[in-house]
Amino acid sequence: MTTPDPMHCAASAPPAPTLHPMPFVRIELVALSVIDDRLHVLLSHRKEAPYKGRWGLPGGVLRIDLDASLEAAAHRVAAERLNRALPNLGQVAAVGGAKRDPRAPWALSVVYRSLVQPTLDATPGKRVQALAWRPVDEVAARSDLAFDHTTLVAQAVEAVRREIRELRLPAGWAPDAFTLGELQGLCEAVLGERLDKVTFRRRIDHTGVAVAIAGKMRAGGAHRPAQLYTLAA
Amino acid sequence: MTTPDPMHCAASAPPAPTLHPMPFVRIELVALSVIDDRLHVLLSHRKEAPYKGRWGLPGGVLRIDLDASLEAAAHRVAAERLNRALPNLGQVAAVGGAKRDPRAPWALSVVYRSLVQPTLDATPGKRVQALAWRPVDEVAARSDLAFDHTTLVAQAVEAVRREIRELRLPAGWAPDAFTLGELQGLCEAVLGERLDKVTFRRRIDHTGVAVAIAGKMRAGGAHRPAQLYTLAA
DNA sequence: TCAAAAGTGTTTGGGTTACACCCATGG
DNA sequence: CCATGGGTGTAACCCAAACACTTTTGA
Repeated sequence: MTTPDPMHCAASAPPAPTLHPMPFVRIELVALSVIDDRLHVLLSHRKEAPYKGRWGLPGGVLRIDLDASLEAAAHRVAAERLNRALPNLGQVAAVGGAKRDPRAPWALSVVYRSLVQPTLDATPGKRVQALAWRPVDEVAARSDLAFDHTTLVAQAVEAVRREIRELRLPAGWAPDAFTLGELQGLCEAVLGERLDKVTFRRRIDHTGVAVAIAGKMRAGGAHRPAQLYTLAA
Repeated sequence: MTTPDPMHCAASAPPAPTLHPMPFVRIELVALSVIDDRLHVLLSHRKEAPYKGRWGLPGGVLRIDLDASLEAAAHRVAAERLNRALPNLGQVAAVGGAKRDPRAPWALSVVYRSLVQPTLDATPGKRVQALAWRPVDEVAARSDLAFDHTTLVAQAVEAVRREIRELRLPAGWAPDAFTLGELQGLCEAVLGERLDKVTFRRRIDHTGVAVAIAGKMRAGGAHRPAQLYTLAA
């Protein structure tokens, strides 16, 4: 915007010599969740070409008539495709190139990620045939997703792991009340590695990201009841 | 790309009912450099409205006919506007919204950053009237840049500081040979804070990011000559 | 009584900080 | 001689890792 470049790119506007064609812009969503102690990603089944029959990330076209910003667009796409809201949407990156999508001469995707509660589920929305959770390590190993979505998932997972490793726990990710053991299990599932119990507990109360709920305990299995915690801030 | 959405957005293609208008897509560059022991950002003077007479980031329109990818576009824009190549281009973020640029109904910018050598300079290129280096803290304090460029600079600076704090020194940033004192001065200028000498030296040879050039010393001022180092990897 | 998970204490070691001190050089 | 920056050594401190141990429950 620092130079007098030609402006508009509305497909409805008549082409003018000074107007440059603009890329096809989409939003892709990487919803991550811990299921059965493993990190999973939410995938959408493709019923049409290209990549018919393959799985890919749920996403949608940027609608400049509906979306006030990129983040607003991500929220709208989540509501339309998954019939649910995604909390803590964070931008991963923008990717763009001429060969990314055979349907368009040039495709640009802005990728958003979200860590969601293990319990909540999504249902197929507009233009979506089926949704399924798949383990991220399986996705990485087989890399059989549509388009470049395998690398997009990898980038999102990397970002989320950095977040969890630094104990920046997204609000609303953990349930309202949980034991430190449960929280540690969730973090271990996200990171894909074991954590030291003592260190984990010390870091929790040193940073204050979670605080004990006075008096509340969880008595469950054949073991000592555990203090319940809740996310602070 | 997981849904059968309408595709193309070429301004030269006739509009069809199913086609959505696409946003105006630009690349913005945040070139950072240490000058006189302070971190500076390269700004471009705006000779035309909007924001006529103000300073902003150098940038340019994404050209899907010329650019194979977003990163390629950033390199082309650097060459065109600054008459030089920018090393270590890294993506900061994508920002987009309806109110970002009064010239377009919806504007999307992908922001790239680069830490460049203190000595090298840029010259105004195509459609650029004047270029100037300004201290980043002054830019942050006055926030008088065009558009939302003040926040874009802040994001880029934050990313670069995280990089330097973790001693991930961009190749080509430091001169071919330097003393540890000089390197520490550069890092301090980027971070805007003083570093401990002992810690800095220990971290350098522990990580191995810089290695001594055997036998090479710099004899300069009224003090003991210093061992010369060069960036590894 | 035993298994299982909760919770606490101690030691060790890596890495940063802070401070002191010597080294080599030009003025 | 002395100011200046280069370079080394030491002690304190923080934090994480590893390990041992006690506690409390259900089976």
